[in-house]
Amino acid sequence: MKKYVPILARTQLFRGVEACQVEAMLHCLDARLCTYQKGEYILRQGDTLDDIVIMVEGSAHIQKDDYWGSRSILGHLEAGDMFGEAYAAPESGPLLNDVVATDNCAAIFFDVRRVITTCSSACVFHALVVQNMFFAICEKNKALVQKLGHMSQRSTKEKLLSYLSEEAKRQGSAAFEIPFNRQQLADFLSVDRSAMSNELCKLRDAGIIRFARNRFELL
Amino acid sequence: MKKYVPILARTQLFRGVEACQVEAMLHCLDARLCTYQKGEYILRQGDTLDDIVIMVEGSAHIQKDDYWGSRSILGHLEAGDMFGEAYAAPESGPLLNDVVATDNCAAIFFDVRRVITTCSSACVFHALVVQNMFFAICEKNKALVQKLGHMSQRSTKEKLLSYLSEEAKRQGSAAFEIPFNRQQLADFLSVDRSAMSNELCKLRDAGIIRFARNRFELL
DNA sequence: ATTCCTTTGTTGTAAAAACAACAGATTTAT
DNA sequence: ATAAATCTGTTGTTTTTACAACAAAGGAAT
Repeated sequence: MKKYVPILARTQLFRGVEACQVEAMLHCLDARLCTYQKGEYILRQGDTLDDIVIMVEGSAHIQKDDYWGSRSILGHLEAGDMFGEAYAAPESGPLLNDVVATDNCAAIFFDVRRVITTCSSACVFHALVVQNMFFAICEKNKALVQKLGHMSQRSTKEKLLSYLSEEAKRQGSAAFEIPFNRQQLADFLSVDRSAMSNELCKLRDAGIIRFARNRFELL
Repeated sequence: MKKYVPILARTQLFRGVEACQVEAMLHCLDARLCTYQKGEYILRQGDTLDDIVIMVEGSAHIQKDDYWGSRSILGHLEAGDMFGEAYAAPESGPLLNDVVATDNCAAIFFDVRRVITTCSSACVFHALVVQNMFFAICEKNKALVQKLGHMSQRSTKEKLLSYLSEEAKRQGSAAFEIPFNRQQLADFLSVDRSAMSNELCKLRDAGIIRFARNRFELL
């Protein structure tokens, strides 16, 4: 666990907390390290969650499969990202999605009650962590609204452009990589893969985008 | 403003705070009452917001219009509902949506910094309000994920059933009212109104639902 | 290097949704 | 009460998407 302290110290949750302080807080927050093989389920729809999870290695998808086997991908997590904040409230009910490892990966679980309840004395930085968590949820909220913005586009082409241009903006460059292959991107945008692939090529032929594999560029 | 104190006391933000205490906190939170005519903009996309807004009368839609005039409705607010929590974080950027009065309505604005910063002495309940706000954002987060669940359905019929069954569950009854007319429901689900109307009638003819105006029943 | 498996692009067909136009019902305004 | 405006359902047409099947390209494993 110790080796992940530098990564934790750079996360949103521990912003402003020195690495040595993070290490000191681990016990106080009941931190537990878990590792997963690619494809393994980290969390399952319907589970109840009393922890906040921070990915410290590898990556994962937040997704849901319906009865007919069609999948929808809600989001993507990589090292440094947090999951489960929204279930911090008591009686927040079971998870609405699965979290599945897309690589071999490692995650640290923190007891949510210990995170949001400032402890008696030791952790001087605890109040800061509570505030960071608060702001993290605000940001996730905005990210969800943006995803809804993509999903509310009426055509596949518009969905693609909406997503790709936001991603370019987010990554601060017209050339960027996305954490999805074609099928995953289709599941993320809730469209058909082949139709989407078709639209991507039309956009390329129209000189609007360039791409190779999961690397895209807006022109 | 005083007349809305009982309503405020029943909101999520002031849960656990007595009405008389709420009244005492109004000044401390820099509460301001604003009223709007039906159709008026309460907030505009691109605005920066340093307040948390609680609707105390009437109702409003959170929505966005694109350049081609097509509208997408993100959500609905009525008396007691809160808006703007997600912009509580500093540097959270401009609003992504408009908020538009769908009735004559009244809203109270609270200075967000005063809400999330517990003040020196007077307000013994302030810490409770901070926690309530935290949980409110968690809940909104879950609501957004559920909306994404509806939007990620591939067909209009599935979107309708996903939304209607969640609404039935949320309202705790197979018979319930929705805060949208047909055009608004279509804008909420990002589908075409006439096609949706058609699907609704097919569902009715198949004996799956009943409806009249904005009153629905699942069979 | 060869084989196997995965990913991506391409095409044709079937199904669904968007669009447009309109009639009847209901509500609102005068 | 009447007229005007809005809302809802219905239909036919056009456009788009989903689906299915397959070939080509790229990577991984042996």
